[in-house]
Amino acid sequence: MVKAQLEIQPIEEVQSLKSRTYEALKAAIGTMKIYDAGAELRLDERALSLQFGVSRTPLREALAQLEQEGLVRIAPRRGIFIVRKTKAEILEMITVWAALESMAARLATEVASDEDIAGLHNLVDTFDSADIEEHLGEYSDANIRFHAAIVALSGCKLITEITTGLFTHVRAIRQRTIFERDRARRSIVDHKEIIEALETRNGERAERLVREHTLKLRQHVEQFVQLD
Amino acid sequence: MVKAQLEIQPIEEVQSLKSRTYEALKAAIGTMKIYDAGAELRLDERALSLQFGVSRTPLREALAQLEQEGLVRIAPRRGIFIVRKTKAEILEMITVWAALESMAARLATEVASDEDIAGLHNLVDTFDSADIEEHLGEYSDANIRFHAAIVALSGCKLITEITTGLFTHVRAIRQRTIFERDRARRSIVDHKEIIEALETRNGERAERLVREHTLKLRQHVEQFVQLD
DNA sequence: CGGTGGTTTCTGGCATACCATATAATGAAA
DNA sequence: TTTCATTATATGGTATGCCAGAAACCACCG
Repeated sequence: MVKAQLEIQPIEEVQSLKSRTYEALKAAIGTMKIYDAGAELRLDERALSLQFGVSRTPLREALAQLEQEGLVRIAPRRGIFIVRKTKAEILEMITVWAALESMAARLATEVASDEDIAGLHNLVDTFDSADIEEHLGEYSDANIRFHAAIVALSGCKLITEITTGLFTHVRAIRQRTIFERDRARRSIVDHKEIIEALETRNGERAERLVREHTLKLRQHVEQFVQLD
Repeated sequence: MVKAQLEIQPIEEVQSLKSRTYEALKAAIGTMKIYDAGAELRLDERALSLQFGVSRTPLREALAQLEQEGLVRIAPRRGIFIVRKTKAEILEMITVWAALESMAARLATEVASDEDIAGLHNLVDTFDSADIEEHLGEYSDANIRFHAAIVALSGCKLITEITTGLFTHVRAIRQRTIFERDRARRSIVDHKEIIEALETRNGERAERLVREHTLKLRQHVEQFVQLD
């Protein structure tokens, strides 16, 4: 007997003010060019609570989480400050990223489907090295998504989580880091090699290529990017 | 002209109730055998605020941080629960650990001093494989310290930070994980090889050995440890 | 006896008021 | 004019009270 089925869908889950404030703050900090000179690094609790239209309590809970995550520093009775990462810390983040993404590549050769791996081509083949100079911005995006995709292919949620957390910090640097043309072009070559290693299920090689690729970035930042 | 030097030490820094509560809660959760059947996984805000002798506000901020760290889950109007990691999540943690510690080993071959590397012997040579059965407990400690030491030798604070965070979670599992005798003995062999690779500054080899060593642990947990 | 609807209670979410300390402003003395 | 002590103010820290939602309880009805 066929009954008219009532279409049930989950009630709109209204998140708590705390978590929404957390997200909003995180996004705001991420957008902000905190490495530009003269950027305001101090946050004012009361002002923020007015801006967000919430009381200080959920705001402070959100700030406590951001502090735990390392995005802000709360100085008792002094103020709340957006954390500016030092160059050394940025380099460490890239190092950790290298470690995690290379492991992810290894895992991907074991667990990812052929189709999913093939999907990586979309993020690379589009960019012909001939006209890449004109599309550096787009390439930067695709580059990021390429690496995020490898992490995702590993199926390891923890790696995804940690790299995402790092990305929040590194993104601000990227706004000041325009890739040199040669880097972009060589980057694509590296990516193609990585895809090939994944496709042939060569875990050792995929891991090594990804690690070396990211360590090149580290080298580049260490050598050419000026912070502090 | 030599002056009598006044020994300055930082004023007793009385931390905020929030951070002290955070530490206390973290320690309490760490000590608690949360994987024993029947362990109480629910936390009661008001009860805790009474126990700690603080109001709910700083307590809630501490809980927000622990939630961010993944140690507790806050279900709105439902309760606050200590997070019990699933076996899959434990395996992911070990995987991440493998990635980070192997990178740490590679870095250690580049930056650590000979003396520091030599110091690792203290954590291994003490345990003669002959009588290791009688000292499994001590060995377990030394084992942990050995791995922590390698991480420290890398000089990468971020790796140290992340692995420490993982350790908080993994420790509870260790209370239920008695190493099989063969594992302990083979573990020592591995450790000696790792030290040798570090001493000869063989980064590739050190990295590989550490990774394989930790992935053996992962394999073991996957195969023999029962959770959930 | 079982199920249903209403009511109470328990629990976390949030707002607000007050407190303590750090910093800025002020003014008096040198 | 400068310096230093005093006071005022700003800002984060904490306590408390009330609110809303969820779960437990209970009485009533079939």
